Amino acid sequence: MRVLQLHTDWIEYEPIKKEIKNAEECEKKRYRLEDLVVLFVSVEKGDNEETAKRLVDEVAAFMKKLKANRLLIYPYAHLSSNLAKPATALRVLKAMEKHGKEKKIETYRTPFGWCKQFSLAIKGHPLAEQLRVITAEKPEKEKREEKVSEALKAEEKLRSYWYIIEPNGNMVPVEEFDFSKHESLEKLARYEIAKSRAVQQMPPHVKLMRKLEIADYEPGSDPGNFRWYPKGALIKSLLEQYVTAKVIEYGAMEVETPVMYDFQHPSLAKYLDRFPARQYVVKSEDKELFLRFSACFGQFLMAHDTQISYRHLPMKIYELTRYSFRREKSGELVGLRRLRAFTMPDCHALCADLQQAKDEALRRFDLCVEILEEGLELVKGEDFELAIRFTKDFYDENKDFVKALVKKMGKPALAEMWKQRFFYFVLKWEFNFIDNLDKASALSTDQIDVENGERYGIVYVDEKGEKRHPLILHCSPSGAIERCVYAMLEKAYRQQKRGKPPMLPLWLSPTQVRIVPMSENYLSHAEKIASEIEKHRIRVDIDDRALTMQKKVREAETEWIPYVIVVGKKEIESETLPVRDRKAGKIRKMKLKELVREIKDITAEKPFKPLTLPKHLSQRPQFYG
RNA sequence: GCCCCCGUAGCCUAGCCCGGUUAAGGCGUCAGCCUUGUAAGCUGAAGAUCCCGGGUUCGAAUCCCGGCGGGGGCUCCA
Repeated sequence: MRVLQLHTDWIEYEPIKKEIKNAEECEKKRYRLEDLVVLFVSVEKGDNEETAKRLVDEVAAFMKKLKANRLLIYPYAHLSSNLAKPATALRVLKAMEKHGKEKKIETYRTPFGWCKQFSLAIKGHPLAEQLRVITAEKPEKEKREEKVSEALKAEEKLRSYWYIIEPNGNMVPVEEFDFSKHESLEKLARYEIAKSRAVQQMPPHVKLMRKLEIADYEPGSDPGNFRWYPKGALIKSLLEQYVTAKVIEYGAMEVETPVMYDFQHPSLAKYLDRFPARQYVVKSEDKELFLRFSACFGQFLMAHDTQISYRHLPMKIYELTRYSFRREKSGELVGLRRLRAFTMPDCHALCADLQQAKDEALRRFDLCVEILEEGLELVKGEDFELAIRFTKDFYDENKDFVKALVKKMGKPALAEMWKQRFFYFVLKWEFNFIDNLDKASALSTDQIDVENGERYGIVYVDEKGEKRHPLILHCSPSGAIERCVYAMLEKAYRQQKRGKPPMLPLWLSPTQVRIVPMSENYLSHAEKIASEIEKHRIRVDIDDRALTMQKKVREAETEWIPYVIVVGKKEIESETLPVRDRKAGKIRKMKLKELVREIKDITAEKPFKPLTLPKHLSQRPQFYG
């Protein structure tokens, strides 16, 4: 039971609305009490009449000192995340009230189960505000001492120390940092450290992913396994091609490995013991298999069987995992932000030693920035922030490397330091996207792994002919592809809130140019223009439906189409076209050639896929809404 | 996993608290009219296992229990 105890001059409250079905009956009016102690009470699991009594005894003793004799018990769920069931809570609250009255205290209680409005005035003295926590276990103190040692050890290892590292390498404790010019970094820090959020709202991208016919829940599958509509499949596929091309350009060897692995395989069994509950399990004849949660297994098993010389290092292997599976707890799944089946580009680099690993990591850092900035059109320091996590030992010996990362970022970064190594890596960094609910989620990430080379028996032969285990870098240059879509949608929503038109990058827009004929009389002219544009590998479609031009323009706008061209009488007679430019927010008179040139310039060096929907809107089914 | 909230045509919503004729409206779809100059033209039609299962009741979209799905919070995040 958690209780906020406030000594007040007065409190006023008014029941507004029932929040639960079995709420108590009461009169909806304004109540006022003066000169009293208010107890905001969260009844937690395990609490009972006994706890209630003990708490009231404590409070009564305190009130005696204050010479107060009026008490209000106010059910208040927000103090705890481990609440008792409503029926139990009500019973406990009633017990408190009864016991208070028995102690000759003038005791009141506000109705349970209501959304109430209240205002109060707290007395100014030092004892006026107090928190009380009472648990059901009786021999509190003895128990605590004997049990804690195990847990304490783990906690000491996991205890995090938070800092901000500035581009010049300065490291300041997070509470001393001036965040005034670093709003999104502050959000990241607050999210990572305090995890305090109060918003009760669906994330904006969930609505958008459906409205734009990108992706949707698939009730016929397991939660977190999505269906992708044609437009979404196109976007996703383009992103996959783009990231893959970038990683190959960086020098990785693309491979493909199985999605399921044998629990009994010696290299895997030990590793998995640490994470028993989070995989999908597949039974096949006498075997039990788990679905991979990254490309690590397949690639490490492959590397185990590979003849590697120091000359080959750093050796880069890449796979676009479609899919990786993590059976995240159901309460964790949120739209495209966190899924149970997701597509993750995963690039490992086997490195001879720490120096090589650090050099390589810096190269990959650049790759990651490029993908987010040029590919997804996200802005460093605004849409995403750098977080670096490392052990104290690693930091002490490799300060220059950590500084180099922050310097590359060019913005202050959040740092988390552990006294001891608990995970298999000594350092990891991520780019965290901050969404409209101020939540952070990792996109690009890289880690320096010091354990798995040995665990998987991966060896290379060094200059002296001796066998050695490599260090392994684990990098997802973009993060999960689905999460990239989430980030772009959240960003678009943010743009809209700021009065700018929401858009996807041009190279990812399913329709890049839409032709709207004024009436069917101009359809053939529209066809001509469309096929001319199409020749240049630009996705174009034609709204040939029997609707008014205004309506068709409106729909093109709600579909976020970057360029819309209305074709009528004038366009047959003239060379210039009125191009409705979404980004510019105006109609630009352009020659067809100029428009094509502009689009080709903007989308240069990005992959292209033709439209995967019927070119004519009249031929197109509606997948959502 | 735990706590809270939600689930009504393809979509969005009303009705539910306080049980009672054919479950209401908008968007979309279909048919027809209109042939349009840059963000919603007009008329009509079709379209609902009221998430699923059980219970209470003469009677359940409505009340109760269980499940499934979604959202939020907590915890966790290789």
